[in-house]
Amino acid sequence: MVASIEDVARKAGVSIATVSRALRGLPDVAATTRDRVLSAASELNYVASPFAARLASGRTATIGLVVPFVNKWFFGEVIDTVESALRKAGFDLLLYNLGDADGRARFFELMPVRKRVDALLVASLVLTDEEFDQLTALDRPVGLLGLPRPGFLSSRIDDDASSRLAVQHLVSLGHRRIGLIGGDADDPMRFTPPLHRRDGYRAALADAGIEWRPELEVLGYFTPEGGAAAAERMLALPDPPTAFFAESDEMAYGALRTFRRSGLRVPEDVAIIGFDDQPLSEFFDLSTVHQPVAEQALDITLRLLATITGSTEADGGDAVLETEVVVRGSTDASRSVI
Amino acid sequence: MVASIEDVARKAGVSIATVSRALRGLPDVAATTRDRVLSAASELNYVASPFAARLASGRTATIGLVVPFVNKWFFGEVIDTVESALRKAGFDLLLYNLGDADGRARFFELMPVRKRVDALLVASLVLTDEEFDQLTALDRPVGLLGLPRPGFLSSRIDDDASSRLAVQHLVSLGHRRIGLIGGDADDPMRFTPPLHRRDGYRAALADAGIEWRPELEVLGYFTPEGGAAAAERMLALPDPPTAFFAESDEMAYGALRTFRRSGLRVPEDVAIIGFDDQPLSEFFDLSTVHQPVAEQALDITLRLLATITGSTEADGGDAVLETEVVVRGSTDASRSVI
DNA sequence: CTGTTAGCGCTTTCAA
DNA sequence: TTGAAAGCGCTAACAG
Repeated sequence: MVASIEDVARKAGVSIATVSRALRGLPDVAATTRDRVLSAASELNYVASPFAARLASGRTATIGLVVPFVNKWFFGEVIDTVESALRKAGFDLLLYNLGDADGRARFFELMPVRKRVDALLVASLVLTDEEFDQLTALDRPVGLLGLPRPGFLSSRIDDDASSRLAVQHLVSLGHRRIGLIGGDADDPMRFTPPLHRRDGYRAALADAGIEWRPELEVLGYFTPEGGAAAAERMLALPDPPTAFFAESDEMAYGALRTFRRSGLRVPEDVAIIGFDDQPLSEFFDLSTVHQPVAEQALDITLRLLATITGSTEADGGDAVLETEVVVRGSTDASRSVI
Repeated sequence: MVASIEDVARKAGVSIATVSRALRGLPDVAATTRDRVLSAASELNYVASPFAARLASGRTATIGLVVPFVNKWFFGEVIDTVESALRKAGFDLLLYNLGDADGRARFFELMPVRKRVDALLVASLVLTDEEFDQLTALDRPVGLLGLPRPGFLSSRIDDDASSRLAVQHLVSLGHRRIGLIGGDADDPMRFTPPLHRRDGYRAALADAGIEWRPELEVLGYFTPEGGAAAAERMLALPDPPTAFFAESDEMAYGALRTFRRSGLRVPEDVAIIGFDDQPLSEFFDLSTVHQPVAEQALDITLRLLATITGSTEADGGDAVLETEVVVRGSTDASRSVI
């Protein structure tokens, strides 16, 4: 059968306490003793039972990651990054996918992470005060991806300022009628981008002295289909936009199809800039705002780990990472690679 | 502080054993007792410590999911489906992302799932005999997604037959020079599709009495960039293909861009069919092979759960789910929606 | 139907 | 530097 700590102790001729110490690399174990334990353990192909260790120590060596969706590019990147950082640190990842409003409600009602994680990482959710209270009640460090909150660690970009730059790019090209293909800021799954990216759009218009027109803000629901429909609707206006800002690349892909169907040349007849810089975007020659997704995820994960392990000056607070407008052929013909 | 089973027992005026039984819904608990326990538990906001329960019972209520990548559409769907099925069944999901050849080697060397899962689900990996041995040594039920193996549960599609149908579709349209944009069957991360999809392609050619030409099989590495380059290379041949079969939709997206750049009309000048039927494909009017990803993932997850819980006739063995050729505008102009 | 009790396999004092 | 022993918070016989 599978070996227990007692088997190792017997084989090494020491007590189980010593085995425990040696295997965890604690100090105050004689080098020779440690070697004896290590080789006994490896001969027996021993690994400690994580559950026994967790029960005894009170540490779970597990971090919960809460995402609203898993099969969107952004969250795929996040999961990928967090998983590998945790693995490297010897931590397990417990994934919670909210999926929809029901799943979200259930999560915050039951708090299934209770008693099973050392810390929690919440990605891109605009939380209500009640939800924040639930998180606080966990009495565990909580990291936030995408928005700051006093008392929580966070890592994010400045969606507002970044969107502003994107729209300013369009303005600098001479565009005055600029449509917004947005997310729903009031969606029950409320996640962070829609709110601030819309604000940035409006601010950029104001900066440029361009009148804000409500009919130039259409929901695209963060899907290509939605983006296509939104573009279609705005192109049908008597005075259609000459340029679009899409709050996500995926919506921009949809808009691009609409342009193609309408026989419009990009960027001559209509320009578009997205947000995210997904890999596919370079490919579709889409101008966009590059955001460092893996970097954000890694930053918050490492700081969360530092907080847990109480390592030197755990760097609390809010980190804001840089974004960059990436100009490609969808706004600037001279950059076109198609 | 956070309540333990003893607090609940005291409050309900029963023993901890009774609390345990009542909370887990075991039979042989008087209804009134159960109610008393339940309300005591909810008043104290009690949840059992999973680690204590796992240590005592030997069951981990956790399933490990091993994927080669997380940020590809297919695996996103898989993770999504498995997570929600497990959550519903009260199980935790422990995610292992291999990432690259090193990660794969490390996983199979250390077997970090040992002592922490009741069962393992391995997605889309072509495993070596040694790797299978490692899995067997776990002495836990193992489910395979994408390939069968005696002694393991599996759920999959028939990649070979499905690819054959895809290529037959091209043949039925009159194409005789058909290029294959494939994955690398010898890639160190070897995952299942490349092997069998190529076989299907070759079989379809043979069926149709079309001579197999090695220069019409080019690697696209399962990326859009790769697909674009592969298409480019074949179009440069003296006698270029009039149609392509891409082993994944993503590679087909790349090829479509190559066609557009080359000024070729689709499907008049060149036709293409992909594989997977990702959501974006309907959108790009790409003919493809639809495969039921969520269904496969759900099927294997439920059967694995049934095996663990020893529920009635756990349905072992290999399940092969249906695929379907979806004809869109990239092969048949009459279906075009663009 | 309920309570008592002996673990589950570790970690962590405390002494030596 | 090491060992003995007391838990960690549950589950699972077993007895009643």
